[in-house]
Amino acid sequence: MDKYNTKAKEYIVSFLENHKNKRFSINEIYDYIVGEGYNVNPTTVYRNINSLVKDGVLLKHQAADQKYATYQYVESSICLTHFHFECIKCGKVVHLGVKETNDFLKLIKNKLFFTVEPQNTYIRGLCDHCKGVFVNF
Amino acid sequence: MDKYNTKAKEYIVSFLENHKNKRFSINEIYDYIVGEGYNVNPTTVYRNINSLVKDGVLLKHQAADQKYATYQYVESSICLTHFHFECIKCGKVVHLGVKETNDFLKLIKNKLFFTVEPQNTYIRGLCDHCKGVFVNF
DNA sequence: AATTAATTTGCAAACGATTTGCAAATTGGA
DNA sequence: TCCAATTTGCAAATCGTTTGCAAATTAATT
Repeated sequence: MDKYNTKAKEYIVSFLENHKNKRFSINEIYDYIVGEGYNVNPTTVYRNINSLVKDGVLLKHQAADQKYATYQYVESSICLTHFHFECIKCGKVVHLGVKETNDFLKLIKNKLFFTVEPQNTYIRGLCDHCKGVFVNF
Repeated sequence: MDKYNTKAKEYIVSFLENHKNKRFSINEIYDYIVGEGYNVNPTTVYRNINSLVKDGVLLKHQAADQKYATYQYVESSICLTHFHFECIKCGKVVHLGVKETNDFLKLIKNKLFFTVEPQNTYIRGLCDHCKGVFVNF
């Protein structure tokens, strides 16, 4: 965990905290901070983000079709118990119920020699909002 | 689709075809080809891989914790109908049955405004082999 | 409020995976 | 065999990200 509180870190965390379940690139985060009137250096954003990822505050995500990483705020501990929906366009995540998750695990229990990690399992598709916007890539 | 058949492409495709459900970095593929005695240039590997990805022959994968992309052979058309298991360590993929997939979709149908894409949906965990090998990253 | 050590920042340069430009080599059809 | 289209090799460029280091900031202690 970082030792000192700094403006840069406050901006980063509060921005991503207020946009849970969405992913942002370093540039988007940088632009936001500068847009707020605080003149931060990109390197500082990189360094803070990296330490927040290491601390488990942020999740790093890297899509195969984009050349830069994106980051999002996560509270992960509860997620051990259930699957997730994830919009492949905007990254929105919806947590599935524990009951449905377990029902599904029962369905396939004797099918496979796999130790399933629900926190890493994403049912993927398009959310309501992105359904209309999506363009194939 | 590429127009001409070349040694480089043959090596790449046959290698990945013979190791379905595993992912390899450009370097690993390059090393394999050179190891076979064919002296290819890394750039040529990059170019061929890219065109194979564009053609849909290979799938590009980029993990957040590694700085280079990996690639694997896929036959995807059938995959529209079912979910998948994916080992988060070695990338091994197992195709789930259409029946179980549909049963699960029924379970959650009235839960969410989501258009699910089974071909993009991976139940994640550790396969039998990696269960013992895994180290957290 | 001044002192101090630890941490963070800015800047420029380095890094490293991937891409690009171009001339030479290879491919496959005529 | 000839030729146009495509692919290759090489070196250089690109671009997101990291690093080194001196200067600035933080927060605890007087």
